[in-house]
Amino acid sequence: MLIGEYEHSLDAKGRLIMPAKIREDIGEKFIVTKGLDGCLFGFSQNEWLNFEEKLKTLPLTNKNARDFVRFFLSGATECEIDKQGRFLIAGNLREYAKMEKEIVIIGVGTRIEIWNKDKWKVYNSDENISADEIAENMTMLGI
Amino acid sequence: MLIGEYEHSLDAKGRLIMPAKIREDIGEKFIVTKGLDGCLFGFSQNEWLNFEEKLKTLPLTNKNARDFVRFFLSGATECEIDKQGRFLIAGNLREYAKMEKEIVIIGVGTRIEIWNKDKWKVYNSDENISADEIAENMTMLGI
DNA sequence: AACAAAGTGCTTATCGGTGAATATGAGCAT
DNA sequence: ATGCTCATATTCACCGATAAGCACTTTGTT
Repeated sequence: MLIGEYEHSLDAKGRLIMPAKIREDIGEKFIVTKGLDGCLFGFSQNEWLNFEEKLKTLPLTNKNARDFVRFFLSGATECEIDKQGRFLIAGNLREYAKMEKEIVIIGVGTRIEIWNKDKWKVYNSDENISADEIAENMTMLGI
Repeated sequence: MLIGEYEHSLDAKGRLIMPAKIREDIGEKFIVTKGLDGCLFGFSQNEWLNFEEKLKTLPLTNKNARDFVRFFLSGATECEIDKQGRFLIAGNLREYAKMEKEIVIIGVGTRIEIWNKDKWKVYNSDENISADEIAENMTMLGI
């Protein structure tokens, strides 16, 4: 189970340290693709297969579904962690997620998310997410 | 059953003594997450697994669900109690809960809560109406 | 062929986490 | 009250993870 929040920085070539605590779980090779809310998603190989399976079940007759599938599959790249614990994020993905220098990586159960630090802060600010809303959502979601 | 109120202090590296009376109940390894009202929650591994199972079932396509999962999982860290009875609180959680030096740990039945001492005092002096709501929500979570 | 751009790999310095040793204090028994 | 034991507080030293800089390789372009 991937959990936690980690701050790191891109080097001049667009490489990023994979937090030590996540490295074992996600594996040496993993998949990075465009994510929702302006971040990138990262899946271990197993979780990626799961995810692909889910995408396959979507009805291709539905335009929304086709768009959804294209979005995730076209953005996907395989990444490999080097001897120093870093991996390269493809140029188009860096651009999509507005990656500059300061990056936040979070673990979200079955995947990781890679955020521009400023965007992550804004996303987490009180106007967007408050603990009270979270508490309300808990009931709405029927948990 | 976790009960009681204990005052302790963070050391220079952000470590905290786990009160002796709680240590047996919560186990050597446990989970700390962002809590409500500016405190941190601590769960034994069993309690946490329950919670994880429920989070896994939430749909990726629903924004509320994403927010909710991100809040709890990105805010979660596994902590281990060392030979001297201390555990490290992750930097982002210390920041979230405004941890400085003086800390209060309370037992709340199935979880512990970790408070900045000053905030705990303020919280206790207020008649805090939302406490009932929170309690209700937590019940529905089955935590 | 020469060059630029992108990717890969190495080296060093620094910082945070970890463990050990010691000090302080509270509670208990004699 | 005195001394003992256990829990907590404080300090220091070490080690591994990360940041940053630089050099080399590969690829593609002119």
